Amino acid sequence: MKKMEATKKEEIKKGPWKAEEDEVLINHVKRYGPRDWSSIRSKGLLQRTGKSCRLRWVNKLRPNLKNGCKFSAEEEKTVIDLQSQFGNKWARIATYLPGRTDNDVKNFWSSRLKRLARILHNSSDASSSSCFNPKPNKGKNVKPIQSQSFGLVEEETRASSSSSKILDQVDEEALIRSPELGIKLENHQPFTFGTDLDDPFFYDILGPADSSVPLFGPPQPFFEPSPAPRRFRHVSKDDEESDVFLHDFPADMFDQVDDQTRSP
DNA sequence: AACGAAGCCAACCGCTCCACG
DNA sequence: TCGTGGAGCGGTTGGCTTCGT
Repeated sequence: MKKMEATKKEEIKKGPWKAEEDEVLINHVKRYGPRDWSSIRSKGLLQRTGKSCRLRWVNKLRPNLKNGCKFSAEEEKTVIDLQSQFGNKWARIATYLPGRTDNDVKNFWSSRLKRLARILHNSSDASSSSCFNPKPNKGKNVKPIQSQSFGLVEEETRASSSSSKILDQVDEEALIRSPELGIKLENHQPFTFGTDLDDPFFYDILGPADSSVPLFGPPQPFFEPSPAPRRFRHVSKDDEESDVFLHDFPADMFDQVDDQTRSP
């Protein structure tokens, strides 16, 4: 019996998907729709777990995905705005970005955080006046950041486990030197923009890496969110803002951001 | 040209939620 | 009402690519 289970386990395939597997998966979805993932394996169509199949479909095979396409400035700003609203609710944020998956958003965000951590680290290593004149990153042409951002980043990076891991690499002194933002944030709360939208370098860090397009356009989602994922359709104790999210959004959600962007 | 650092992305893992028997 | 399996989500990891020295 154990041997059988072991054999069964061995049959589960992992790693990169082949074109043939994709084809099988696509055919299955064509026939049955994007559900019954586990039946794909039970029918012997693929030696992949249902979970794996679903992930592959959602992230790569789904129609209208913007695969291999960089985040536009507008998309990036949307992510930043929505992250400030919802925190690390990537699936929710992704509903505002057609063609983007939660994985995309997540990768985008963690990428930015990493970069930020590195910048902070480097700036703290730099000479005493430091934050305001961080040395250019070795090799990479990184613009200086103003110290306002540090406070923001400190709070934000503490808000999630992965972020705090990144923060471990950051010289605490650099953070201590940062002026208070005057925004009280608690753990696991999304950060608010505070004064940081005034920071001309803000989007250089959390925003586009290479975009020259101004980011301060109309601060609203550029389309309606897709239907809320199943998970968001019910109201749970810790998700009660879902209703607010679904019904009150997006009429005034960006007022704060708007004000920030308009102020000199 | 070689090397290392950083960026990017696909995929896996563990956990939670929900539907259903 | 409770247990279970499937689905979905967020976090993490590892490999490949790009870029600068």
